[in-house]
Amino acid sequence: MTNRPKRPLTLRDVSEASGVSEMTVSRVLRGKGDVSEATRLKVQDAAKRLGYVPNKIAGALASSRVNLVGVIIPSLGNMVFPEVLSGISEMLAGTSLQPVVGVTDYLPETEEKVLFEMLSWRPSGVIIAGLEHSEASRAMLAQAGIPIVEIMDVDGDPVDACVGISHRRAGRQMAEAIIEAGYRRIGFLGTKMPLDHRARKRFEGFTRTLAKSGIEIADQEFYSGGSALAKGREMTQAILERTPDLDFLYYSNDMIGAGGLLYLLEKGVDIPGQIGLAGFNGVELLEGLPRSLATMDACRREIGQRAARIIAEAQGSRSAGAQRIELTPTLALGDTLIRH
Amino acid sequence: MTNRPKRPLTLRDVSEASGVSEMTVSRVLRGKGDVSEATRLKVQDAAKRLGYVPNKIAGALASSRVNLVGVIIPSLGNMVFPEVLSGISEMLAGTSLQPVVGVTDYLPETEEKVLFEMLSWRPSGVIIAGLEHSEASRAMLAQAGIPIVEIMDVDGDPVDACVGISHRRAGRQMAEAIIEAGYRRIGFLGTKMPLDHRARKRFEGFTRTLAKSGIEIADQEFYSGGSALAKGREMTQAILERTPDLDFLYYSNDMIGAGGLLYLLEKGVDIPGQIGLAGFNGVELLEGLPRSLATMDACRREIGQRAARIIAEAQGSRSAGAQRIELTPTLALGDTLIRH
DNA sequence: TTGAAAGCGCTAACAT
DNA sequence: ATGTTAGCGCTTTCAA
Repeated sequence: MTNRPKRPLTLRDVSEASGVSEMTVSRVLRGKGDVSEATRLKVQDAAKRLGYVPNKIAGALASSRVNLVGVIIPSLGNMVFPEVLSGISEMLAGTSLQPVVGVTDYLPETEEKVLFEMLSWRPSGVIIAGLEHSEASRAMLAQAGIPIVEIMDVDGDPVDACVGISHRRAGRQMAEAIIEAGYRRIGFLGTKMPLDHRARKRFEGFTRTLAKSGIEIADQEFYSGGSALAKGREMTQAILERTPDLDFLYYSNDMIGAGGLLYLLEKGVDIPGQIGLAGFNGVELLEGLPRSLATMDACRREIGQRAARIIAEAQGSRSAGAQRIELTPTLALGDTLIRH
Repeated sequence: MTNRPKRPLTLRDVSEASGVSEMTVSRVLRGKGDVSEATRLKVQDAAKRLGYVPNKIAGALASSRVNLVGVIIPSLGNMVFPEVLSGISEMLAGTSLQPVVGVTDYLPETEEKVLFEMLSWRPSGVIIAGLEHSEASRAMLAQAGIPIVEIMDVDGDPVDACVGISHRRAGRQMAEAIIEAGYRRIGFLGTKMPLDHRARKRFEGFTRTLAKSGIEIADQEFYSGGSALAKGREMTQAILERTPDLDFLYYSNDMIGAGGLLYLLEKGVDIPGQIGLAGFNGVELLEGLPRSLATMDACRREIGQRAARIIAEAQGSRSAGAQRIELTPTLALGDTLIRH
């Protein structure tokens, strides 16, 4: 094993160690240009022996090519974005592109900072959650001169391309299913997050559709922080104590829905006879519950894949071609949303 | 709003637009050096008007300072690493450092690639999960000349610093608690992951401790892939059909433990009278379960914080000073591990 | 197939 | 307080 070097190795070190010019060493290490087998071996040997790691900073500056894709998401704390991420990595795996993740915590100012930071590394593209951004963020995205894909949502004006589902439509569809199943006294349980625009849009689509049938939300309950499963329990208890005659509970995500389900089952409530339930997201977790919760999948992995593909295909261009891809979530009625 | 530029803006553009030298523009934008209030305003105004985003690539090359911390973890798919990450971001938030995440999928070759890729960006430090790495990875870490913190585990030889818990000890403690509670026919349920060294160490610590009391694992069951909650159910059913007289089930993670718990409760099994249960991790999810599962927290967030702090404090040095920080997980007996 | 020169966009170090 | 000069470590371009 070689000693700890006092400074990082450079191409020049490899050049000297192998007796080959820097330029040719560079060619070998990048696998570009014609290099004789003999020199290739000399160089590779020297590089490996020294433990040379190329300096991408210098490479990127010289070539003005950065094989990074900025991915900006609100959170890693629920299963939804990690799944989007794995769709992205999966699709990018075949290319020379690498995802770099930034998290905004649903805060526009943080998003602005993270975006600025990302763009200052001159990535080859940006994938960013949502269509709602601050003025400054939109300006940065528009000016960046690289392909931009806004994901998760299609209800709005993308800067460039977008891939997602319509959350308004998702809310509408769920409302239709609930009405059709005969439920009438409907409660809504969600997060206290004015900045979660997708949850808001689902809620809007939901209530508007109910309104068309002359139904108003009978009660609502919101939470923030804490274990979603536990919160689901608490909220369910609270809303039912306040409004005992509810016959349906629509949860803004599966996790709180699962908490509610567990709570009601313990209480011996007849589900879906007495009370029907539905969540949102189609998380894998649900498969292990005593009953399968009605839900609607958000096409998370596919969104990641499509977004990544768009970026990969737009390589070199200055935009993603303003594509707009709307995916169709499928409604799963499970065991908790059945005609009664 | 300005038009889409044909090429990214440079310092020079700001310099020309503001009538101030590039150097002074650079000073203003970095907030370094003495600049008069008047010029500062001129420059900031010009930069904002143009929508200038500095080029960190060039800056990093010139200053040989990269405010990035590479974070290499096996997965984002369970709650454990996201929590470590948020500990890291939290701690780094006050500094100029930014985490950049790479995921290995528990594969040593992938780890090697991700690490190489990270190091080629010359980060200011690396936080990497686990103490087991390929020869090549260890060599890269050792040669990198930057602070390295290996996290999660302390049972082994760190390259530089490490922060984590002893998984062997965790396994031992759980075994002791189980024995002390009077359980004797013990089954183990885990992941089919030879490369998850921490799970392996817990298992070793567990079985050895049982052995000292003359107890052998009565049966075991392993899974891979799929919904952990659902797998927990299936495995529990399988192991109990095969070995009905088990009086304790030790799960390698809380998620499968939760699945097992739900399954057994449905079956009407007396817990913890007839069968005791325990998991591992202390995930927040557990708070919403009908009974709280015995578990042991892995100090995830704190590990992230401490690791990040070590990197932050070692800024500029060539190593993290070979610190070795062992955190102490606390055992939570919950409702499923009680003397009987 | 290989090499030499120029320069990517910024900042350190040194003027002024 | 501000400007000038010389690189950072690579890759592009052009020559041999």
